[in-house]
Amino acid sequence: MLEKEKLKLKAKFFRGFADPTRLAILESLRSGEKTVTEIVQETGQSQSNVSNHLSCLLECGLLKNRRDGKNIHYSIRNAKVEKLLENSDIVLSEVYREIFECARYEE
Amino acid sequence: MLEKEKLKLKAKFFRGFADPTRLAILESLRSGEKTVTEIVQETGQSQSNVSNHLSCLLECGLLKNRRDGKNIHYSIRNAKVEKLLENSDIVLSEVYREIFECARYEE
DNA sequence: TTAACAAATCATCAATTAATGATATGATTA
DNA sequence: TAATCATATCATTAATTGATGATTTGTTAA
Repeated sequence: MLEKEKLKLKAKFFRGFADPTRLAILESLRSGEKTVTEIVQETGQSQSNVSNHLSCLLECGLLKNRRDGKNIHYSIRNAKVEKLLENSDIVLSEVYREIFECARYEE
Repeated sequence: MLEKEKLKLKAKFFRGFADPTRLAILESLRSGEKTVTEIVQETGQSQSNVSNHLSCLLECGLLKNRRDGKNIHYSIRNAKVEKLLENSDIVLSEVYREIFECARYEE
């Protein structure tokens, strides 16, 4: 694979984390497996929006899921993804002010 | 700060990594400090585009810079940011196929 | 086998953002 | 101080994407 393609892929990977709703989902799942309904309640987002982002996170390999009757339970794929979230918290705590003041992105 | 605001901020943080050009810059700087001209050459992107993304990465605290005569040298802010890049490489290597096949994002 | 519940999919709309080309700023050297 | 080199900024354009509401699929229980 070309270097250029690798970079696109890596960007795609990070984009999984680069949205408030997806992060809310990931944060919500850091305390353990949850159903879609529970995630909808916790995040306060619409069902369809949560579902969209769940598909996204699932497809990109950050989450896994399992059916249990009518419910589908989602959880963080593995310890390495959790580790990455912890790790990014550490870096984020260092650059908090800069990010806060950065006017480049609004959302 | 509200939980919602924190998530927006965190998303903003990850967005720094969520673009191929910005990643190309970050990758290029993993081997050490470089001038804008050098980064332009390495990435093959236009000067203005590189400059825009450099400002972005700088503002968000992922890079630092210093002037040296006519040149401005950019480098990765600190070891923790480097560590995060390494860490994400590890996770990425695990979810490579999923991301590759994920049709949600095109770029 | 129908009703109710849980979740996914689809089309549409609005907003965001990356890239481009042109121009401006700042530093050095002739 | 004029010319050149290095970088930043600006306005515009095109493409991407997140949110919404409606609909569909799938599962269980009445």
